[in-house]
Amino acid sequence: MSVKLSDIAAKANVSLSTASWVLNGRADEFRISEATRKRVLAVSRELDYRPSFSAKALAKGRTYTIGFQCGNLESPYFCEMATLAMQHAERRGYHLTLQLTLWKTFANDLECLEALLRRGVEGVIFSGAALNADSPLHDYLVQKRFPIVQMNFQPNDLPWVSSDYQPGMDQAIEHFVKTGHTKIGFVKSKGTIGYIDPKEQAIELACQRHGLELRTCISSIEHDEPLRVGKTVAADPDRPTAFVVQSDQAAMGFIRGLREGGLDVPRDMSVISIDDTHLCKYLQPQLSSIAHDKEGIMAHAVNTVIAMIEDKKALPESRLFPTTLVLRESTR
Amino acid sequence: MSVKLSDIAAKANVSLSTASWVLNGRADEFRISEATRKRVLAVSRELDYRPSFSAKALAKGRTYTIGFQCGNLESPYFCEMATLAMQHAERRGYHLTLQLTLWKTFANDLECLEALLRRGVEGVIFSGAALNADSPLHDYLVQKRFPIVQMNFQPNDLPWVSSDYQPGMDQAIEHFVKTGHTKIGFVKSKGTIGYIDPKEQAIELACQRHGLELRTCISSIEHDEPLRVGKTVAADPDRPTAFVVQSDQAAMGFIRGLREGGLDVPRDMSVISIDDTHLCKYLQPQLSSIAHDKEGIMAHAVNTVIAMIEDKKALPESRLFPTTLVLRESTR
DNA sequence: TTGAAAGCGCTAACAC
DNA sequence: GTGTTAGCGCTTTCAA
Repeated sequence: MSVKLSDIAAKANVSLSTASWVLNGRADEFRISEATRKRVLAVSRELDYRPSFSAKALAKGRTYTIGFQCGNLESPYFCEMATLAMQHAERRGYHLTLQLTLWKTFANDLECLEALLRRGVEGVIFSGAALNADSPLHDYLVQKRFPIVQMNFQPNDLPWVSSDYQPGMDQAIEHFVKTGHTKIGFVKSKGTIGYIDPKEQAIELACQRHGLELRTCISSIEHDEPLRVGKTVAADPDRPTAFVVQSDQAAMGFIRGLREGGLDVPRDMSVISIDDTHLCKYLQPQLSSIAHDKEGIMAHAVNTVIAMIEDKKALPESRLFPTTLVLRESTR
Repeated sequence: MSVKLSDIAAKANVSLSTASWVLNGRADEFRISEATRKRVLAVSRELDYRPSFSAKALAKGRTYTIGFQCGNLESPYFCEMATLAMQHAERRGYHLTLQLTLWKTFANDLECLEALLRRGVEGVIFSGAALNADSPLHDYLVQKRFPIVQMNFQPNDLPWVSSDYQPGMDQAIEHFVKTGHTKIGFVKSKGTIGYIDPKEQAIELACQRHGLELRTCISSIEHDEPLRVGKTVAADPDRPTAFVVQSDQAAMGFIRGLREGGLDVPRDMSVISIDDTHLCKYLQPQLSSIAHDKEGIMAHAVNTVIAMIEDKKALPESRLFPTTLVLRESTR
């Protein structure tokens, strides 16, 4: 049905291999005459030839595809990360394929990873904590040295890249202290329950250093839950006067909740979010936020995965990228 | 290197085909004994077998992959659409692969489509206006009846799905009229220059019906451009008192610009955006917005593409889905 | 410089 | 019920 290499070869009067070399730009490597080269190219264009992806992939044993697994695209953080990952992958000749887990269960996360493997990805960038569970899949990956890098979570037997929340968090807490806050709150992600939350660790340490009281609330990222938490906080006369919130997205809901509870940000409550996505500048008030080195993280993640793909014995380097505080209007 | 079907067959003492049948769940179709079935399955699990995607794809001539091409993931609209498309595709046994164009040039858009084809997608859902250009690619697609559906743009020779902006826009303008506005503004997308913008057509018609004056400003979706437009509008004493903005994303910037220009929404200016993404509820003020039937559109798009894939002579039905106005706080 | 032929791993007729 | 075998379309070694 479709035009194939043999059609080109036949019509151009050359062998399959000649056609293949020409079309893969390896003509001079095989010292193919300019005349034949041109002829093959012309025929290919004339017949509107498009090589078969699967045939190529099978013959070369390569798909040049890497998977990016994350929760959803409602989170501007993931959107920005995914976009960066795509650009980096593209630049290196790979295609990035997205796999959304929609944050269901660990089992579902693993099932999503399986789906990625079944689709022939050569490596994966993975968000979530599912790979710490004792699953045969996890063992398979470590033992096969499958090219994978875990994001924002540090298992000890798989390579990872993560933000180092401490510097940004220290700056945040210092800012709170400087502006007279003594009771600090933290809205933590429900998704991190059951394992160590690096954001929580960072704020605990930072508060401890300043001898500050810390109150932790728990909320999922999405929808109305941060909003409810905001309302609850607003209703509490004994509430903290400054909050760090797990993500920009959650902060939007949280602030809305505070407002519905009659509180103004930053007048009655200072808020600092985490992620510093492009949304921050456009919200009212503009969000002060702890920024990741997104570019650095994704470049490293993609490069690490590709290094492992291209050299199976490459030793992946796990890395921490420092965060920094960006002050805007949601803090006074 | 990797475990393959023949390994399973050998270890389980069956032929390749038997192994293949069993592993593809077609055991009873071929009346394979329960004993062998179990044995094959056991061996497969024991060896941690994962079929090769490319081999399967080549042998079946199917990749079960459909492409989704759009501008970027900064736009919450595309994020929501892409997510819906993925879910629908998944449900039908297909995988959706995203291709971002980053809104560069028509030529680049087409190059992105080519990239998708090279990756073996069996169909494409396409955003953008590039396919109207006279390109050999366009001809190739129509003549080969390649399964593609164009989103939010209606070429006459390719199937499409789109929102019908008229009902939502009529409601918006009626609301403006009812609340005493006589001079209406529209922030139009720069991306639509050079072809007919259905959003613009809809607002023009709606204003005309009410004998209203319409002022159109042009802005790209992203970054600071809508903000600049907002500032400019705010500085104009002769400005409209109510605006419809091309998208939620642009509206965020636009409103910010108005505010920087000293205007309050909705006190000094009513704003209605288009898209009604989940952001609207969390902005301050909450955005009134013209809502797409996202679910309907994406279900139709995915189903149409799949229908065309599975039955090459299926006649794709192009459809318009009505929009509706959702009133929130950005209008008075 | 070009061509023949052996795979890549799996599916599905077809034969037994 | 199970096995044999001929592709799927391309790459690449090896020979000419």
